[in-house]
Order: sequence, then C-alpha cells, then structure tokens
Amino acid sequence: MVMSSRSGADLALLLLGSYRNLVDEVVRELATRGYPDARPSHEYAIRAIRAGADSASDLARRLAITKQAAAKTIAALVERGYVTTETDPADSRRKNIRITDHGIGLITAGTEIFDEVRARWEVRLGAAELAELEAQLAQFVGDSPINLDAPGWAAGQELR
Amino acid sequence: MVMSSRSGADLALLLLGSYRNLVDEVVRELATRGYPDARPSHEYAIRAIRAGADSASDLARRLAITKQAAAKTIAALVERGYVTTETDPADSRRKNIRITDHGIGLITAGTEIFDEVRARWEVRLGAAELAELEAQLAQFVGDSPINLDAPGWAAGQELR
DNA sequence: CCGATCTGGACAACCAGGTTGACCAACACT
DNA sequence: AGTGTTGGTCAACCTGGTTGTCCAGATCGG
Repeated sequence: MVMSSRSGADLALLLLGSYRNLVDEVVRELATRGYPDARPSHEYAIRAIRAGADSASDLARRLAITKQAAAKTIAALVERGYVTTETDPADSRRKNIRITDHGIGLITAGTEIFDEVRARWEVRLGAAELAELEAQLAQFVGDSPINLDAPGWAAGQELR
Repeated sequence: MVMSSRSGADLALLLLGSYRNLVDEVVRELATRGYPDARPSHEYAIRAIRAGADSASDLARRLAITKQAAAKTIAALVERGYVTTETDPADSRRKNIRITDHGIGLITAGTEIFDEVRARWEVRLGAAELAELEAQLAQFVGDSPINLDAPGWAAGQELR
C-alpha cells in the first residue's frame, strides 16, 4: 500500500519535488559532460533563442520576463560562451544574438539528458502510464494563462 | 488527441507549471482571506514549527536550509505577526518560537485552500486517477535523498 | 572546578533571477 | 520635421537562499 498524498499541500510538494529531481539530475549530468556552469534557465533561454528570439526584447517576450531580466540572462550566456551578440547592421538599436557551437552543444546535451531521465521514468512507470501522467499535468497547466513556451514563470529554481 | 509532452524538457515544464499553478492559486486565495502577505515558504515554515521546530537551528534542520536562512524566515514571520519568539528561560542561547493565533489561522486557511484546489483537480481527473498520479510522483521523489518533510529544496518560488 | 568543545544565534557580504523606474538613441510614421 | 514606438542600459531593490566569521552560553571530560 503506497502512501500517496491525500493533502493538497503534499501534492504541491510532490510536483515540485519531482521537478527538482528531474532538473537537478540534468544539471548534475550536464556538469560532468563539460557544462559545469550551465543552469536550467540557460537551457530555456538558449532554446528560446534558437526558436527565433534573436534580440533581448524578443527573448523577454518569449520568456515572459522583463527585458532587463532577459538582458542579464544574455550577459550570463555571453560570459559563459554560449552565445555572442553583435549590433544589427540594419537596425543599430538591436543586438542580434547568435548561439555558439558551445551553446548548441549545451542544448543538445541538455535535450539528450532530459530525454534519458524521462526514459528512465518511463521504464519505471510504463509508457502508457507516463503518457497519461503527462496528459493529466497538461490539463492542470492548460487551465491557466501560463504558456508552456514561455517558462519565465519558471523562475527561481536553484540547484544545490 | 491530446498533445502531451514526449520530451523530457517538456515534462519538466509540466511539473513545474502544475506546481506553480497550484501554489499561485493558493496564495491568491489566501490573500483574499486576510493573508495578503503570506508566501508559500511561510506556510511551510509555520508547519515545520508546529511540527516541533521550536528554534531557528531546529527549523533549519527540518527545512534543510542554513540556520541563517531559517533566522531570516523567522524574522519575516515575526514581522508579519505569524509567530513570536522569546528567549528560552532554561537555555539563554535559544529563542523559542511560538505560533500566534494569526499563524494558526494562516496554516488552517492554507491547508483548506490547498485541499480545495486538490479537490477540484480530483473532480477533473477522478479520484483514482489523481491518487495514481500522486503515487507516481511519489515514486519519482522517493528516488532521491529529498525529504518531503524538508521542503528547503523547494526554494525559489515567486508568485507574481 | 575548569578548560575544551559543541551549539544557538547574529552580522556581513554575496548570489541568482527576477522586479520597477528612468532614460537615451535609433527607427518609423505622417 | 515632429511625434511616438522600440531596443537597450543603468541603477536600485526584492526574495530566498548561500558562505564565512564570530560570540556567548551550555555541556562534557578530567
């Protein structure tokens, strides 16, 4: 008899715990694969950039954060060599973002690891069960104005 | 045909999104019930105190955070009137924490709201399905050294 | 009874990842 | 040209943590 939650507060902790578990593992593994300074937010940001966010304001909109926050993130990415910026020749206000090979490497590895961890979960739960779980979670998330493509609300995760 | 996740990264976002959804709603509702300044961490902290953490160091251990962080949290709780501290007569190093009526009110309301939200989810999913979901999440969390009673790792959630 | 060590607390500086607010320079529109 | 919009930046602040340092009070061994 598995002792599941029963209480709403526990449910919240289960959700957060699962998330952190997953993400911590990814970050840990990323570190061993040559990305010791990568943080979850970097992954999300680079993904958004790859998906077309080629300026700070753009990134801010995609991530649903302020442009200042986006600028800080970009600065961090530049510092770590995941990304470079250069002034747009056509519009000298803009600073175009370009992902470096190192940055590509990061999201490639990140995607792989995420999928590996998910695959492990799949083994434990069964493919159908995991798919159902995802569908259920999608329902909860779908309730809300939250945009899965805009994980700005995902702020605040630390790994220890 | 529900578009569920397929990718590990999306799964992470689903978990986090569900969590934030739940918690944001609780905080929002808490605000309308007379606890406008309550944050999730306050709830967790007061719960831990009620569960027996009667000093800062104690709370730190339970929450698996540093004692400095615990002290800051306690200061915030005192400031908001959820808790009071007084020097232990028997051990003048210690400062015993006592939960005020207002604090009791907070966790009472919090528990209620958490459960209400969970109940709504139960309606949508079915009781058996939600129970299964919780059991599955518990499995993921159970993998790890994380202690559900020690949500210190839960740090970083902002509501906007 | 006393010194060594452990424990509770506090101060200070820092960090990540956000937020507001003010501001300027460059572009676009009419 | 003049006005408004957009991209970027500076600065200050917030939350919830982190280290590191230090002291005072308690406890234990001799």
